[in-house]
Amino acid sequence: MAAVPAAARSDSINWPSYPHEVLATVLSVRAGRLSVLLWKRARAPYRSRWALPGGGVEPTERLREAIARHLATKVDVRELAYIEQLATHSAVHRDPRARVLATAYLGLVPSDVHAALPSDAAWHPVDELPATAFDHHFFIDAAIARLRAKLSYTNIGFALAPLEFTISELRELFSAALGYEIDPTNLARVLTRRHVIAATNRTAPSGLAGGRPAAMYQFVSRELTVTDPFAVLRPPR
Amino acid sequence: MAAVPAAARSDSINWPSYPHEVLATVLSVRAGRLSVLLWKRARAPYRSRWALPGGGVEPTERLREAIARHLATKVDVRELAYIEQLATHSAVHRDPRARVLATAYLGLVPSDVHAALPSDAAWHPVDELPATAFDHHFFIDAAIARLRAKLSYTNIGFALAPLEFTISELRELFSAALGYEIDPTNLARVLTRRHVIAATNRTAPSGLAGGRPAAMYQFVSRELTVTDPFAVLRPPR
DNA sequence: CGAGGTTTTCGTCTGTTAGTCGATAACAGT
DNA sequence: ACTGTTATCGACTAACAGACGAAAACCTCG
Repeated sequence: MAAVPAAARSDSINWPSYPHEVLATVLSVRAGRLSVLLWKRARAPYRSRWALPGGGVEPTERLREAIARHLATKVDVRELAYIEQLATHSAVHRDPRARVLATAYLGLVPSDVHAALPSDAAWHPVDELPATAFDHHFFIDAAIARLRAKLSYTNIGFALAPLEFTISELRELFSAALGYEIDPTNLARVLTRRHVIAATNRTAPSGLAGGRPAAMYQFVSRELTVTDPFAVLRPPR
Repeated sequence: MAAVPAAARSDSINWPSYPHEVLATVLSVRAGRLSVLLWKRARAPYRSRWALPGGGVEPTERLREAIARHLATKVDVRELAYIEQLATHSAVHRDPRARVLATAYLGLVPSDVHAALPSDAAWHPVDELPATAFDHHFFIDAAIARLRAKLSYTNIGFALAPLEFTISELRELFSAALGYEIDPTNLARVLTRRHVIAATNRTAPSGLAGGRPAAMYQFVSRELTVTDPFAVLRPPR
């Protein structure tokens, strides 16, 4: 990385500086339940409490690069299907040791990715969260809320689902993520009409107890796209 | 503010520190056009370019307090009807002098608030923006996008409109903010059904050229509320 | 190979929401 | 009163979503 010339650097910015940390709220549906990836702290403060993975920011890396680095080393998750910045918290005593600003990211892992986790990391269902360290539960709440909202008006489901899936599997994923049951018929119809998912011409291997084999679907795009909201506020077509 | 005991502070956080600045993207409809409040830089770098108001963060204040302080001093806007955090940028050379992290906020000012501005600040219509300093135009783009999205599925319009208004006035505000024309009949009907706005029993003074006097409306709530998105993904009622 | 069980998918009905547009209401001025 | 003007209402149409029963496509077992 090219260093900034010292002449330019030594100029006129005399604002206070703060250590800055990045945190990752990684969500995924594990065993049919929406879960968050937590890491057990080995040292004080909050020793042996569960915390979001993360850490400091090196002088030459951006926040997003920093969170990718921490996720790759501390916790073995390299295959995030989606990541976006969530929020930056600045409460003065959020870390009892010193003032640290924290920027959290929301990451999503497909339900069929089962990377090996280190022994001090584990998935925790969000409806049975243990006590967490620092202010991390605020980030977790915000991440869940944002995921649920975006499931409704974007195609963000692609980051929770395998590349190919049946409507039943998708229904389970959505129900787990949203926290309530939804109807598989309507789910397929609505997401198809919105061009969010499309049927492949393949069919799932027939299940254990027989039954009609399910058609396989895939997400049309794996980039985040937003469906038009309500119509009054939509430009004429 | 109670100081952290030195013993606790001198511990184990050896991450790099960075100056942190807060920036405000204040939007409002001025003279029928969506505009952003900019401040003309007096010093290098980007001397005499337009920039978002903002500045450093004091050791005992949170980011939101810092941006409020900067807005109150640098630029005379104390009556933001709404403010929310937008994003944190971290490009290494976004400031040529040194690495500075920046957290931007989105602020909204009602169209009937006409606070006096200092001579080095001005409203700029967003469709005729001048060249801006640093990476500020990224924040402006993000602010506009977020406002437009939230106009569709929240009641955030309360922060752009006067306390009481006619449907025509509201239609002009929405059209200016969204960038396209909308139908006043539908606007009234949809926002009323969603319980976002409600008619008062007052009526506007009749206009210059005659015509039926318009009914006055107000926003039901001036706290941000989100309307339910699409129905498949909505819990049963 | 056919009957019964299981799972998925299709089709239809109904209610809600939104876009369009013409008709009507309520004013000012002449 | 008549006209011009602005605002509001009402009716029609289209699109979308929730519900649910019927049909399709597979299995296993007798």
